[in-house]
Amino acid sequence: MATETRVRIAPSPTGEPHVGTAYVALFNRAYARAAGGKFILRIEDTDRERSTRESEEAILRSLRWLGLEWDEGPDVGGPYGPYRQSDRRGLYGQFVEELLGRGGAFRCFCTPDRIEQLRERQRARKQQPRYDGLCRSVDPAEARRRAEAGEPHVVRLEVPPGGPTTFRDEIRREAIAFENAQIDDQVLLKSDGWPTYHLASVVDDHLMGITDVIRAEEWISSTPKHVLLYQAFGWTAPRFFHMPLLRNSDKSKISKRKNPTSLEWYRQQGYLPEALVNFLGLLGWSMSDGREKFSFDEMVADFNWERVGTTGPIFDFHKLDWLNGLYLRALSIPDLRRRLVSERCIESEERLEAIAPVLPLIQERIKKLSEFRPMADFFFQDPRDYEPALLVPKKREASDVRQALARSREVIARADPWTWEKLEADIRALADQLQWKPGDCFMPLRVAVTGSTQSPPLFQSLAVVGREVTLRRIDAALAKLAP
RNA sequence: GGCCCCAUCGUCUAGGCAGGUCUAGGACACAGGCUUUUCAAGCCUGCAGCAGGGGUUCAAAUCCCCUUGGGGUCACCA
Repeated sequence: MATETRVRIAPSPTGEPHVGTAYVALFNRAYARAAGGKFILRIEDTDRERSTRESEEAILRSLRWLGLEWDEGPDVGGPYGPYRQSDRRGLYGQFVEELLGRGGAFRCFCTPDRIEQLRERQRARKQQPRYDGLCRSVDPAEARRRAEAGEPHVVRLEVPPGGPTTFRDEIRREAIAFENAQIDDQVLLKSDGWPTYHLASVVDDHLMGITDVIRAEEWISSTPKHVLLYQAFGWTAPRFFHMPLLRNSDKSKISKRKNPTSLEWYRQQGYLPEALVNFLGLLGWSMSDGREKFSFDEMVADFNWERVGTTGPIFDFHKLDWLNGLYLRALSIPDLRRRLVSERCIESEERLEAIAPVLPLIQERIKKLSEFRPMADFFFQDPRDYEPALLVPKKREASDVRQALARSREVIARADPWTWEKLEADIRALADQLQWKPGDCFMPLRVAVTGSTQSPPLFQSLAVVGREVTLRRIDAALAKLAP
């Protein structure tokens, strides 16, 4: 029996939950599900300066919001815990010792000052900044004594001299080779006693039985260091999959400065989680039948690494908005109401009750939940000061509009029954009398009641707004048109 | 700059690994039209691409090489 597929996502809790994390999580989870394996969430908080619990919680919350749940993780536990590296702190020491014993690493007593000067010299000579191997020559027993005497030091990877280090990238379906001379003696254990990412992730991936490492392309250049570690430990390395990097519109790696990257921002903007997941699935991947709207489960059913691409896709908001609109319009009204309330686009379902007849009309006019409030605002309060000129259709005189609007007011005051059909019929009849195009009669009313030339269908809106409020707003408009 | 990755319409992509059926298909965006009560939605039409050069071959978007372009990475951050 083949070993169970185990994949993981290993975010660092040092900031806002990143859209790139969700992207990589999506492919990890999709593959795990397709392979009948497990998807693990591990928190990589070995950077004691920058890691925060708030950030960790936000990451978990955002991934859950997207429905990208994990089988094992810091909050749900699992057989390979703990799943937070700070809780695994005690584990790494023995592996460092083992590495030291096997000659895969060495203690380095160089001061940060010396390292910095070294690098400056190298840069000045246009050489690659990298460790010069000075402490490799310190006798191991001597090094141990100095370390035990409390001398500050780090532990570095001892990159073997000469020869290449290679690994296969499963997305490119090709080997990638790096000359060892090209690889730096990476710090594995920091002077504060904490492991760096490189050590901790290799040790944890091994301990957690990770079979496939699916991560972003930016990790390719540090993969040989990881491969060297597996070799030094005598462990079998996992398979490596390097996903293309999400890009800003200028093709650079997606970044906060040029593009919104926080998953919380997407949520606040009113993107639906299933739409965002679908959109992410469209980047670097395609369904075998070309479908563009698909659920996570459908993606899993069709999942195949051969369909994952290598080109870094630009994060295209136009397409995301289009997809989101598709999902938004497909929502049932009860579902839409729930989401509007839960995403705080409206105070309560009761307030939505009042505008129930127009909710479907608004639904088909918004692409994001956040657009609901601006569009529906006029149902709840009188329009703010709009330009009086908006009341006057092209090729009409303000004075004529004023008269027409006054006549409309009379019609509306008398309309019976108070239904949108009756209102429409009456106003159309008025337009006929006036020998105006119906639209020219509608627009002043629209602006008077909604404060805008763009709104949900007029008569349904009037019916919901109510007679009293409609008349009040018409009066306000007439005042604006007064000579 | 060294190393590494990538390269089909403006954008996301299909096709490429198993060359011919590709005068390169779809979607978003954009433009025009239909519909129409504004705005949307919907429907129709249009615009637009194999980065360049060599090679292999009867035949190359597809395989190989070079160039160019873009990106990543060179931390006691991940």
